[in-house]
Amino acid sequence: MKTTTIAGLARAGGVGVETVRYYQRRGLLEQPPRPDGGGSAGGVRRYGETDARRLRFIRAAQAAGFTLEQVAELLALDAGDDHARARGLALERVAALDARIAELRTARNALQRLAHACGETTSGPCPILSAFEGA
Amino acid sequence: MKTTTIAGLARAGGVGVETVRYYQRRGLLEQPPRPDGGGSAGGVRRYGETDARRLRFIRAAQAAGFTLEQVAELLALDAGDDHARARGLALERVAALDARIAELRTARNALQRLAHACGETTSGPCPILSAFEGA
DNA sequence: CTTGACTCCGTACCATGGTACGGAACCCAT
DNA sequence: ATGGGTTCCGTACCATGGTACGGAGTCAAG
Repeated sequence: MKTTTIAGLARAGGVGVETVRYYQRRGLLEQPPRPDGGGSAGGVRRYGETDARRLRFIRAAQAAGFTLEQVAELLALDAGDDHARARGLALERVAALDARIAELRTARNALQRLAHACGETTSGPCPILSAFEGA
Repeated sequence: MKTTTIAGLARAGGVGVETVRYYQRRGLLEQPPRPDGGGSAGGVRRYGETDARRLRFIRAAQAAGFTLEQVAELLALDAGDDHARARGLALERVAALDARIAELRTARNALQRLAHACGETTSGPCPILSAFEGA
């Protein structure tokens, strides 16, 4: 099942090797054991689909505005069954996202108005500051 | 016209005094001259509505996803008449915002599904990772 | 059985956007 | 004119999320 090395995992997740290692240090991804048991020197760690899924999740949660610390909590929660806590976090974030989306839409429209205004006139200043006045 | 001190300006902009000073260091806000001219010691700087407008703009642009470095460029542009550049920056950011808004909406829906799923069942694990699968 | 690419690991460094600290000067009220 | 709250300024520190470095070990191909 564990077929690829850290570089493959990183590629699959669209991140760099160093980022994977950083997530491991943060406890977001686990380090599979190195092969060849008792000796002092070990081999190369191998990763599988479970690790890839986890990495994809981290990126998705991050894109949803969770901090890495919150992602860690979500991952811990995933194993357990504290539905109330999971639900709370999710709803909290839905509300935050709704607010953020509204904010970005306002900004987006202000910028579009600005771009339009800049296209109309060919001389004189572009009222950049004013474009945000009502935002 | 310059009626308030740095604390008043900060309050008007919803930021701390230290943040105003930070913006000044970054060149985003200007430092009005200290009163009483030639001497080695100066008085207290005073700020007016122009400064407050500028500060509000900085916060709005930041909320729109511009970095402070980009905000600096926008402020520089506001005085001049490089319409093409201003228009370019604005449109670029509109596109980025559209992409980001779509991303946040996807995440929002995934989270809402998750919250709903967690509310339905009262035992067993909440499939947190899976909730983001298709996201 | 060597060579070159990749891995492992600790530690250091980076960018962004602030926030805190401390001493001197200042201003206003009592 | 003395005290308390601001201001001014430089410098240091902080959190977040990485990114880079260097040396030793490992692995697969030729």
